[in-house]
Amino acid sequence: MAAPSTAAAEKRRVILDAAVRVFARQGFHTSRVSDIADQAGVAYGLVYHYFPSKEAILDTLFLERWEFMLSAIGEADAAHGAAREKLRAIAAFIVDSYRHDPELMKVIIVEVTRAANTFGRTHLEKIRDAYRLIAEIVARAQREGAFRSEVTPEFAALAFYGLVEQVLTGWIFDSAPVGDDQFERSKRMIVETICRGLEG
Amino acid sequence: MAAPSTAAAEKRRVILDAAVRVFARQGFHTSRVSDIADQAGVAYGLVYHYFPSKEAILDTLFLERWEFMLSAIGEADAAHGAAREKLRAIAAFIVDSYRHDPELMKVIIVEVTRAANTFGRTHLEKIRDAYRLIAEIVARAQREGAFRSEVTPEFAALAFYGLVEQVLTGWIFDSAPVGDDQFERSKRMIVETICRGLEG
Amino acid sequence: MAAPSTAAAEKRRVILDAAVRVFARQGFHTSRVSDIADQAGVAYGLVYHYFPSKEAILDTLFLERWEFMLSAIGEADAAHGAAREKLRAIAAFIVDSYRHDPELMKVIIVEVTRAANTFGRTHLEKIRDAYRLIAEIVARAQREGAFRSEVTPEFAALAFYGLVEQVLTGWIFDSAPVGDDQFERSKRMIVETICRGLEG
Amino acid sequence: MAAPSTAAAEKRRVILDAAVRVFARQGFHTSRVSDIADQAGVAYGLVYHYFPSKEAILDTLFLERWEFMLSAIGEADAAHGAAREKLRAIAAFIVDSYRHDPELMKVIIVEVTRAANTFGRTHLEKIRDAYRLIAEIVARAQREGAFRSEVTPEFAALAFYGLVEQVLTGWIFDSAPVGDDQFERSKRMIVETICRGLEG
DNA sequence: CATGAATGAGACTTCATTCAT
DNA sequence: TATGAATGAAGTCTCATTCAT
Repeated sequence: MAAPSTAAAEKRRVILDAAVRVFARQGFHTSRVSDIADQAGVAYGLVYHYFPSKEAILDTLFLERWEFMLSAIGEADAAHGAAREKLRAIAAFIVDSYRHDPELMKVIIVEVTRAANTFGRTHLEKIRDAYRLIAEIVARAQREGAFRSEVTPEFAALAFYGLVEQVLTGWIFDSAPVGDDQFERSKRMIVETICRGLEG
Repeated sequence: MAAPSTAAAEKRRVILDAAVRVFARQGFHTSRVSDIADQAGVAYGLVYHYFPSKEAILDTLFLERWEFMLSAIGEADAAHGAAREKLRAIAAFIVDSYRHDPELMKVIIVEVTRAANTFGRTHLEKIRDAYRLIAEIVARAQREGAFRSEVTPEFAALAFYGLVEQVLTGWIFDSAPVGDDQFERSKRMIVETICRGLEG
Repeated sequence: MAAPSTAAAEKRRVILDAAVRVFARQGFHTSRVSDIADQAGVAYGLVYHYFPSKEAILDTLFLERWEFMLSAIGEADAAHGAAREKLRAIAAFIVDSYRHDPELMKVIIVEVTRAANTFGRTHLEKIRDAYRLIAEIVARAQREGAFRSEVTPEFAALAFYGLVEQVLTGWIFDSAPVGDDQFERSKRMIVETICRGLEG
Repeated sequence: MAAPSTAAAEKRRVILDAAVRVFARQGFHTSRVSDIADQAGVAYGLVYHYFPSKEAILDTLFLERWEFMLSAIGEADAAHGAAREKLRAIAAFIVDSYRHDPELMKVIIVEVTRAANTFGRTHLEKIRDAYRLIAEIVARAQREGAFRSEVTPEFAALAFYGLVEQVLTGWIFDSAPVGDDQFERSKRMIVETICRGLEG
């Protein structure tokens, strides 16, 4: 297949971007394809020229973003020595992702999880990939003695990702906008809480 | 109006119970009211005799259960002295809730908690009530010196609830059934991770 | 068939009366049987104990009232000598009927006409009976020279009844309540207009 | 937005026209949207492509036609000198409207005019506009001495419109078709009755 | 007579998807 | 590519009527 022309690729992007706004505002199920077309400023049928279905748009959004995150996790793993630093870099990446495009993250977190229940389980494996990478970081840290072994790596990954997601969920459902300082404090606190615990 | 007769109240419960199974299996949006009626073994219209809408059924399920959880948190707070024990009791309650009726918990978590923005803001306040109760437990523990103060109580509540929810989410989307020992180990590990951290 | 007991007959009346209020307020099609039962203060199913269907209630209301009107027309015919007086008595009867129970007249006029279109033509014959009685009055007056013969009796009946109905319709759709003097003036003006015309 | 293309506008008209036939045959409440679609020979959903609801179709039919009638009344007023001629022209217009499309007039009269309370008050004002125009014609004739002043203009308008509507209603519910001569005779008799009265 | 739970056919409306232009 | 008219399956909710008590 030839590479799509730039113009075509851009139209596709415009539609994806519009879908993010619409899904974030109304939720996937309540969003109509016509809402996406309107938001994108393109004709109704054009959406179907670029995507086979409404669900495929959500899939694309998720997969694009998740691949990006998986490589970010990989890079965080490679770039830092200490496990704590690695986790900090991952948390920072996700928080900054939210800061950069909160609507996209809202869609990824809120809509995909529900979709995983409603539709197929396609994305579950991808999500587990992220868990596995994090768990591996923890496992290595345990072998090196940096982390203790009472908590299994898999469980640690749950705790880490669960906290990050919960922080984002809080922002997502908050009515008030989030200040820049909160983003930075949150990054620090995520790592602090996960690594040292409440009893410290 | 007098209290509903036992027979009527039972029918209502049959419908609620059927809704749990159906919502858990298909997701709220993909569930048809007729599916619920079929599952309950009642006529279509009877569902609307007891509930004004499909959404009202989900609301009822959530509110019933969440009210129950709020009192469980209150009891856990009252029954134990150490914050760690309180958190353990709460974690145990939620895990046991899942053990007792995983489908109900699946519906609560996947269809309501994680989708609170789609519905009115009504449930959001209820959800925040739980966070507040947990945060208060942490705050008191901090004042008493049992917990350190680097992590804010609100953040600690996020971390605790986030971990518990993530554990349940993992089970929800697992293909393999969860063994009894896993439930017990998880209760322990949740508290261990939250209180002592990965670095221990 | 034995005469219904007084108590039963009264319940039936209560339901009929409630139906008048409800039909007048909401229109026949928009009225639910439960609305009638509520308004009557009786249980849902009791309506079906006294009437075989919702439509039968409307039928009963119409027939009761229309029989009454037919005899009133007959009496007016018998009681007066001059055709003008007869018409005056009929107009007075209808206007007073409205004064006495405007909601009932609203139902008779507005809902029955539409029902005649939607459902069967059962009532059309009854309505024509009234026309015929009026036409006969006119015909006799023409033979006696009191009325001129350029206008056919049938057409005269249309004009007379059309005007009376239009006056009532005006009141029905008016937002403002109608004063007693308006009733009396209308009676006079109806006869004046029909008998002498606009050119006088 | 540009004016709708001819093809689209035609489809819209096909649907409106089909709705007239269906509403006339079955009455508004008993007509299903699918009946309209079938009659129009279009797919179910296309009806909703052009109209937001079933009621909106009826509204459109009424407003289109009533606007037309209001201008016809205005023209009749302008074109003739004598009030009698003006009323004759108006009666002729309405009778000819019926002759030209009896089903449309049936819908306007039976489903809208006589049921104006069921719908919002929107149409009521439009209907009153017609009354007002006719009343003005009468008022002017009274000032000029052509009509006597015993009957108020408003009442005269009621009488005139009431007679016309009653004539049409008679035809609407007649089983026998109406002959051309009846239309002409009716036009004459309407004016004769209204202007000169029964006593003449 | 009286109650109101139970039934289920039906109607409106929505909207993903297709297709002719 | 691009448009938006056209399609029709599907789903929610209503409500007249029945029936067991």
